[in-house]
Amino acid sequence: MNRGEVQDKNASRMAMARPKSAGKLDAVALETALLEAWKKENAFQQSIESNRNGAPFIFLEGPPTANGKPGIHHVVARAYKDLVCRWKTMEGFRVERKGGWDTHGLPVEIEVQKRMDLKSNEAIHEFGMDNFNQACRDSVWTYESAWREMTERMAYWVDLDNPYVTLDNNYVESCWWAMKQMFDKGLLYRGYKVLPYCPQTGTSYSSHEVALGYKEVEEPSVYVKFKLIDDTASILAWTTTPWTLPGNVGLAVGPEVTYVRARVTEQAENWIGAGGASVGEEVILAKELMKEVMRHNVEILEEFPGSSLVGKAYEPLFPDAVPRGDSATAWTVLEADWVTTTDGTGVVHTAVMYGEDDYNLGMAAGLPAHHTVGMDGAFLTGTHPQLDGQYVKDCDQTIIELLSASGGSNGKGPESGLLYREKAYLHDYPHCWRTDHPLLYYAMDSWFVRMTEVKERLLEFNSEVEWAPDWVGEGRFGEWLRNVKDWAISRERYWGTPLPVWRDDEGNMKCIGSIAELQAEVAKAVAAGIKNPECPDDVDLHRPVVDDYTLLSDGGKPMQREPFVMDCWFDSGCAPFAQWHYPFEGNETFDASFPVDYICEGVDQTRGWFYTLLAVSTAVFDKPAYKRCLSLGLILDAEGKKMSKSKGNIVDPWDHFNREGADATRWYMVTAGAPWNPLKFDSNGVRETYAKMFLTLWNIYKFHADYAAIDGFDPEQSTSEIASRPSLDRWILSRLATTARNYHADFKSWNFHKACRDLEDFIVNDVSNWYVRRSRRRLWDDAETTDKVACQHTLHEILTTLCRLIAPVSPFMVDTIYRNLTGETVHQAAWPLGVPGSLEGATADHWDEDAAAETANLPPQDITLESTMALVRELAEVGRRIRVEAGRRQRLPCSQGWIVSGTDMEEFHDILAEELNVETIAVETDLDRFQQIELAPNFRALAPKARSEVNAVANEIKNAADPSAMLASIQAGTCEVLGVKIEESDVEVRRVEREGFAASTVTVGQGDEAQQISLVLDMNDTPALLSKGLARDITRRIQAMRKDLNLAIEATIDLEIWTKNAPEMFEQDRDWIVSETRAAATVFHLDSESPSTDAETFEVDGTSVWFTVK
RNA sequence: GCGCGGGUAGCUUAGUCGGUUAGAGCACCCGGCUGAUAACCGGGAGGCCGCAGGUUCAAGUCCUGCCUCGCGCACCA
Repeated sequence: MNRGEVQDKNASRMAMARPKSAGKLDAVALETALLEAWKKENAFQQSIESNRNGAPFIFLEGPPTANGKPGIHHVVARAYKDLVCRWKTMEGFRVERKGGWDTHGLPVEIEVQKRMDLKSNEAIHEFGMDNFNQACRDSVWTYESAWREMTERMAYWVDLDNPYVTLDNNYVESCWWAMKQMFDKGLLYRGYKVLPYCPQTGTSYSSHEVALGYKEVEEPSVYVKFKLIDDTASILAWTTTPWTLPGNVGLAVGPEVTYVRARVTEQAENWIGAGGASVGEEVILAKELMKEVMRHNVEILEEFPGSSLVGKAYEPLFPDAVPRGDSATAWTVLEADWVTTTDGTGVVHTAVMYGEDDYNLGMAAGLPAHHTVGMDGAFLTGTHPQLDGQYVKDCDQTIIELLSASGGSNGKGPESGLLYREKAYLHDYPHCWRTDHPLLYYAMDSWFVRMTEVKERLLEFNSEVEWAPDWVGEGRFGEWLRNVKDWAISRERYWGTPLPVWRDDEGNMKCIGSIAELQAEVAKAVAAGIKNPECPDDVDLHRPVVDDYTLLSDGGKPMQREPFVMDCWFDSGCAPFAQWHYPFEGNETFDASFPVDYICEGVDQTRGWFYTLLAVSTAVFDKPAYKRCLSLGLILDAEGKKMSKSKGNIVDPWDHFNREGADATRWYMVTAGAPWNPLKFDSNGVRETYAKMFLTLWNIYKFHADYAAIDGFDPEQSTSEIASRPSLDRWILSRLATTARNYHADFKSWNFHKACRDLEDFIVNDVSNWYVRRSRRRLWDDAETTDKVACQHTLHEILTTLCRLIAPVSPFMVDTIYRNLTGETVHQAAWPLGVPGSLEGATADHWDEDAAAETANLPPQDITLESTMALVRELAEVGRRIRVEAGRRQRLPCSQGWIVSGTDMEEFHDILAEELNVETIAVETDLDRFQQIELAPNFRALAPKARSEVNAVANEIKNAADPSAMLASIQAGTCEVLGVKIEESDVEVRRVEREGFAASTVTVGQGDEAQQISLVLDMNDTPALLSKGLARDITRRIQAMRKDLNLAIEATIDLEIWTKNAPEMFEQDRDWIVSETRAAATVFHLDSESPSTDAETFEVDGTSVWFTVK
């Protein structure tokens, strides 16, 4: 900012210190105008700059992918991110907020494949990997502008001009560096493992992706007979995946489990489905499961432990499918201690390549490891003529038929076939989270990060994180970590960070950690005579470019890159350092900002970003990645269903931005429930928030600003000692201080919803409905009275404090208000409760509490005054209730009201007289005149004394014939009920009005603070009262007319009034009507109807009135 | 199946350490009030506090089991 601008700013500040009057509220126009102003002023950067010397508070943005349209659920997460960052900024911290974009990965590829009609990996190769990846690179930004617009419109302040982008070469290079750290530590390894695999996308998934796609499905499960060689019997085994049967090479039994040999004794009735057995056929299965499995009547021939079955050989189901090789154990019974009898037959069909346990067992026992299914999910040629080339999930029926044929699929089974039974089976099965196809467990090459190795560190670091809510950290996330598996990090895909590992055919490997290293290695290879493309400084670190480099192993052999890209979750997990291109650049920045102070995302990121951040930081730095994590609940639609693209129930944030505005939308989100609870997004709730919270706030402001403008009020040109202001002012300021303190305390404990609900209640109830309503007339005075000035200062203080409290949550309207009242933006204002971030030596975690408190700026609290006012307000309500019951209209005054209360509220008698519409208020000290006593037992005190008699004792107290006498004896210490001595603390004295009075009694406060107050109203009429009452009714009607006619407040009118059956109207009351309604010329006609047909008319308590206003 | 979090009025929800008659808001009905307000105030109607059992003088609150919704984990044959 240059000197000229500074001067401009000062000039405008001077001009703006005197509020302009506020117009009618148009929230959307207000917000869009502010967006312009912010942009012009560079307000976001300025808000950070103004804290240049403040302690840093480090926020890390979880990068969204911009290849989908943003919905309201994204707004919620951004609202909470923004809220905390703004709040901390106001506390004096320097809160840098770098944006980020997640740009790699399967979702992008799928999108492009769909759009370009590339149905398979072959199609992609045909299209060209370079073309394909270019298309992905472009596709990533499809919705970037939509995201940007949403982000700006909702006023999420984040730097989108300098974001980190996971596809950037710098970013990728940092990821490579991280990979190499893990490689060097021995945490990265290549393995052949059974992984959930999707043949459609041609990729395997890590456990956190698999978790996204569990679906309940019904599939055919089959009981299959494995015909023993050298034995008449068959072993029964069960499987839910018939497609794995051709790959069967073993059977596993539990060595301790008891098995039986059973013989079918008669044919089964009512057989359903395929399969069966002949009389005399023998089967072997676990004894425990025999009843459940066998549909035939059988006799048990023999019982034996599983161990005695081990080693027995059986006929392969599909003899051609798997070559025996040199395996001695193929198609024999093996033992495995994990075999249970919870379902199936107690015998586990083992297909080495298609189950994790199977694979491990097969490797240990020396079974042949041979695929029967290709990477495309189809049976390999040679498996069986009827199966070859077919997609495995389509073959269930064919396999069932093959097995059922006489002699079975191998022709060596019993005449009844090799299928014993089929049974529909309902279970949860993992499906591809992108394509919805069932995943196949499939043995394949893959790269892993040895997370199991650092499990203890993960748990330790996790316990250091401040989680909100804590149970996500301890429970959900903790549980995940306790069961941590090695991270399958490679993907057989194209668009992602390439795995920077090169390997020769002997298995020698090199992991490349930077471009420089790559260049050096390429040069080395070229020197050894290996042809290589150029490797410039800006080499694109993507496929296929990096695939084309052939490096040289230490053994002098050519090495090719392992043809994988990395799980894109690894990319985002590298964000804390890769966003700075660490360690190639930004080392200082990184060192000063790691681990980060705050992250905030949806709870669905528990296994996603929350995990990968910690996983990477632990594996690479042996440090945690973040100190605080706010885990947000899911956003549901109005019906309680999860919002998702596929369901089409996503709410468009613009619906609300363009109607109620971003302020109301954000405030609604925060007040609707605890951040971690699921939020049922209710459009109606946003409207309600607008009407209640923001309209009210605006009108409070308008009330103040309009008169401040008329009077030329300038808070710096006059003073008003708080101590000398009227009690109403001291009360609202005390309430303000109390509310602000609670607000801040709730913020600190992440209870933003509580904070904001209470603040809203304060604004609507205390400020608008009481303070402003009671103060309206104070500002009508044209003279510069001390009372008016006090009120204006009070309003100024309330509003400026409220603006600062609300600003982090809903930043628009409060900035408009604050600017008009102070000439400055609220977004550089100090938090009313202190600015710890600006203190010497402060950090985001530690600061001098006392010093911070000294920077706080709140009026004094007066708790007694607050509770007295609560009584006064209660009495005003009681008065209305009494009138309703007595059928006396509010505008007809009562001559007297009596208050019966232990509290002195003398100073509020004026207010009360007006509220109650009584001529005089009297304090009645003789409580018994209107009231009688009732005694209520205090269970908490009584229970320990009276024990099981407590109810009997309580009843005696409650139903005492003469409560006053009992109270007297209690006070005298002589009261005993059913042998229990009753003391004052054992009872609660309640005062109830005596019957026959227009009176009511209420209890205010709770516990020890509780007290009863009563109000009695004199219902007798006098001519003076009737006159006054009528005058008020007439005035009110005329005022309504003025409003209908849209008259200016100062405008005068010509008034003519006719009355019939009216009580006498006193001079002073007629004058009152004239002055209240600003009537210049007034004519009263008593006891006559109006001749004018356009006169307004009404009736009240038998009196008819006509009037005209001109 | 295991874990976590819910289930309170038609809807959204508060309910502290177990304590007297379970509070609000929206919507609905009646009445009142109002020259800031799509506001406000009084009243009405609307509650098997998911179900069952237990502990207790006393349970929306604590314990057990079950039902149900959401989320997470997970197993395989």
